[in-house]
Amino acid sequence: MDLKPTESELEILQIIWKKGQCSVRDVHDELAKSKDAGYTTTLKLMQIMHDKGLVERDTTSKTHLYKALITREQAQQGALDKILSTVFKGSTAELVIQALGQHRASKDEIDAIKNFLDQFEGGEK
Amino acid sequence: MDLKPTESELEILQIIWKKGQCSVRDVHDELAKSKDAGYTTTLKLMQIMHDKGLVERDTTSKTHLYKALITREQAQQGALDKILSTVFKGSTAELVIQALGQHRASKDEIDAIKNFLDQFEGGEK
DNA sequence: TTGCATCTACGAAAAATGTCGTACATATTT
DNA sequence: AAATATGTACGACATTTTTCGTAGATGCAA
Repeated sequence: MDLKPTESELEILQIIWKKGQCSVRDVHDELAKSKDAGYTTTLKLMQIMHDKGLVERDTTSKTHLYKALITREQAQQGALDKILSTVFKGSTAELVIQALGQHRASKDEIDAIKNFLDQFEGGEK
Repeated sequence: MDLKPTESELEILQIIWKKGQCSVRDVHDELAKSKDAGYTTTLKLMQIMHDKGLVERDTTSKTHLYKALITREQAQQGALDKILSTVFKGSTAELVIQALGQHRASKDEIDAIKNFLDQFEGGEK
């Protein structure tokens, strides 16, 4: 099992994660807002995702319903691991600082992160 | 100008960033430690990178010397932007927390991040 | 200067991804 | 029931990315 979604598959997963469960039509309509590909393209992609084991589907009715078999967290972790090794020399701290530096986080976000840091500071080392 | 390196190009850029300036041979030898591709493959890739404007090269001597034209920071930012939009719903805080949660940062790293946060907390909102 | 190692150039194939058309089945509407 | 709309299946093609072989130039050692 590969478990590493491609770029397009990730776009589709995003929609499935948001809606929880959806038909090809659901996904395609949502996708159409930002992209411009045919319906059968989306269908085919979702079939491939099914072959790969990224999604499961309920085929009892004519319109099949898809659910994600990979969680958003898993995909997030995979994406982080990849860029950590390819551009951040494995340094989490560098990644975090770079992320915070550019994308002006709001005060709330900053506080959330601080709390998070405090929370497991005592834990080790 | 595209400025968005592919996966393989990123592997090569990493090496160039580390060494500062290198020949195809330099890159290929380093690459060979983790990968298994022919010399001309590396050469071709680097030539393509040159066409794309990702690197510049000095061709005065027989062995050409390559330098990066894109900084590691730029590539980092590009990578972050991409995964922010594809898997993190645009939430920097979520990204940071996920990054810190998994990869046990050391106390020093945590402190570095805290300092960083403090430093620009006063600045806005 | 002959032979060998090392280099670049570059076309072409392989592999991975993304796109679409067509065929055909099943609903829904009139 | 016929026409229309909507759905799946799937082969084939397009594009992008990666890999490699071959040719020819240049440097170097015997």
